[in-house]
Amino acid sequence: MKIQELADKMGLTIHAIRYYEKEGLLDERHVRRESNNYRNYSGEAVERLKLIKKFQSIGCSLAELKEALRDHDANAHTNLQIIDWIRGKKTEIENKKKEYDHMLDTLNKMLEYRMLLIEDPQKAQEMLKNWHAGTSD
Amino acid sequence: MKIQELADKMGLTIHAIRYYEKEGLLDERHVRRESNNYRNYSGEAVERLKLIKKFQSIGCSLAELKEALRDHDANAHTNLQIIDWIRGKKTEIENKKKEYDHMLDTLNKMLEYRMLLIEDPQKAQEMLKNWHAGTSD
DNA sequence: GCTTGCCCTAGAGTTCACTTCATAGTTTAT
DNA sequence: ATAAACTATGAAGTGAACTCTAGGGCAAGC
Repeated sequence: MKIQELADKMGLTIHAIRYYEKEGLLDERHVRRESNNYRNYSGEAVERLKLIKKFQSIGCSLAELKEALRDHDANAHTNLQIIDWIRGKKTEIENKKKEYDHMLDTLNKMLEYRMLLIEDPQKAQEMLKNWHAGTSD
Repeated sequence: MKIQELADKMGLTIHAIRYYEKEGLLDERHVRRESNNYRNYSGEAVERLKLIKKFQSIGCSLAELKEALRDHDANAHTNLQIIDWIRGKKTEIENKKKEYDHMLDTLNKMLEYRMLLIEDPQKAQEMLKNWHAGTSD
């Protein structure tokens, strides 16, 4: 399979695929060269890219991915280690979610203030005093 | 107030403050030059940077911030327009949270599979068949 | 008057995951 | 034979929000 065909099949650009190779995410099991130097991809390449996409979908950087794939290839981890890793990843993402929750809290307070400003400007003033540093004004 | 003093007070680097100025987030109300060309910051600069931090804390890019501050300075929006803007921002952040929720779903499935692999490898195999494409192996 | 420690500018470097570009060789169709 | 369509390489560009560097000018203490 040539590069454009693989790209179409996987919904990637040929540039991205070459980039993954350059970054060491693909090796000779996935891609070899024809006599004209064109890349020729095996069926394993498709599976590899699926795996790459899955890791990306759970918030892995390519650097992490590279490590994870290396360990995957080497069968380097026990099931329990993998469970730990998954839990760590979950915590990481839950923390990012918490940041967004904090943003939402702030936005909700801003909204509350703005709504109050319509209904009861005096109470809104009081709210400002308690909270300090309004969003605007 | 000189730049380092302001930086310490605000928990920013002097580079960041100069960067904000270059990006047009600070103007002559906030910073002027002494005869030796050193920047001299007013009390308004502190308030300005607080405002900048607040906008950043609700997920605003500097570009958005610049626009928001310009409008804020010009008193360009009604309360209702601001309410709309806040609601838009909330939706934006809620959508980002949903992406993380999707990641967590995936991670939870991976975890479930890995736990089952300990308790009942056969059931785990079935799970793989239904889901297709395990995390490793 | 010398060192230390601020301050200035302009510009390059950082990170990430690509994309885009320039240049060139290969294959396929007409 | 030639043009269109594919492939290759290496390097530069993208965006965001800074950080860091180089090369210099002021300021304060001894």
